[in-house]
Amino acid sequence: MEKQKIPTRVVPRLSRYYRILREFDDKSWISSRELSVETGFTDTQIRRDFTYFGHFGNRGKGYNVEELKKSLKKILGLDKSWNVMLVGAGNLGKALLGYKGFLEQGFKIVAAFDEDTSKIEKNIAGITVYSMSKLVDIVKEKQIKMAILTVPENVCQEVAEQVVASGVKAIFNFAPKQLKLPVDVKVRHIDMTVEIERLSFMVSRQ
Amino acid sequence: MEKQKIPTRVVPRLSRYYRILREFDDKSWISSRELSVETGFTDTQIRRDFTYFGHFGNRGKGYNVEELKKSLKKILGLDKSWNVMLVGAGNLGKALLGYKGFLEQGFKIVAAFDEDTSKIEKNIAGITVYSMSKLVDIVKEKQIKMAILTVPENVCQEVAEQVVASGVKAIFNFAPKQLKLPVDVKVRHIDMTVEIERLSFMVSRQ
DNA sequence: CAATGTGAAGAAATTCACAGCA
DNA sequence: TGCTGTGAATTTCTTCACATTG
Repeated sequence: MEKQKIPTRVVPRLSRYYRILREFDDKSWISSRELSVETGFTDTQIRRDFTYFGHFGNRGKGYNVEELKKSLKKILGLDKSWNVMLVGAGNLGKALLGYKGFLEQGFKIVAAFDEDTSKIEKNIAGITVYSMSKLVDIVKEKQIKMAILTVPENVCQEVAEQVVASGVKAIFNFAPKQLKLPVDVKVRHIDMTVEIERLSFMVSRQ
Repeated sequence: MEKQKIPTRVVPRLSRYYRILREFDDKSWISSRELSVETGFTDTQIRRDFTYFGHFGNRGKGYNVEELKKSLKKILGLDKSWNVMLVGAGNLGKALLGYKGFLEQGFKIVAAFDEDTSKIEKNIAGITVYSMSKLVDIVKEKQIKMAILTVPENVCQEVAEQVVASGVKAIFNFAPKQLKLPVDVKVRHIDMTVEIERLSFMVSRQ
């Protein structure tokens, strides 16, 4: 059961269901139809998505909000908290240090790194900025398991390799560059240029 | 030809091809095989993607870098420049005002808006922050065609509606909330929480 | 030859249609 | 009856295999 292949697009939808459920504290039961209205996905798809992980529903009633929330939380790996580091304390990096959304889901940024000496040892949003040379030590010391990369494009491959060398196997990359890393390193890439260009494509075409 | 249905996943790939080509100024010709190495997509897929828009290649030679770049630029709607506004000059908003990647592709942020009076009439990265009440006038005056939304989740639907009421039909949303807008309004949504949760899922599972 | 371009096959994701259960 | 859960059908996307062309 743990090994079953999950269609890739299921996961972001789970994340969205989970968010909606957090807004539904007043209800005890919710049907796939109601979730459909909230999320814009079809009710069939929602039920299908759940079947990859088990049987969460009650026929005739729907899903118990609390239970479903707990199940999704577990599936998404949000039942434990993550120590995270941020590498690259530029504009975007600083903004993310202050972003509440991560912490709320258990992603705790415990250290930041930058090579600019003027930033080092300073605090941003309560998080200390360290020199890159301390990366390995601090990863170990603070048990860091995930890295957010907000470094310039021209150094991101190199920085990613340093991160991987420190033992971190999960990278959240904001640089507009595809990383080439060992297959066991998990990477998510937010590429703002790609996204704005998709928008531009949509508008230009219609 | 203009009306042919384009598979949704083709577009972000085009954007990636386009970026790679910009790094290949020294070469005059590039093959789908070479593009494949750079992008990680298969050569077949790359050729297939291009066929949706015409015949760009030369058998035996590959693609002319300059021509292909120009074609992709046109397809993605980057051959003209876009006047863009940013709504919500918080941490993330400020970071995006200073982001060079948008301007390079012709997305010019010409105004920012915020309801916090302490920010109004100030300059951030050379861009003036206006009161929300001026939105409609400035959209008209500056011919704004796209909006970047970096407002808190609890107001983003409302703000998005204001934006749409001003006549803007392209929205780039960073708030962790699905917008419900008329179908003719094009929306792209960057949802950082969804992305970090995908990462957490990947790591938790493997 | 060295590459593109593309029908046809195959795989993946979604939706239909309905059986099954509280 | 109201809803879930799921085989089967369908649609969408990707890859294979190869004909085609400079």
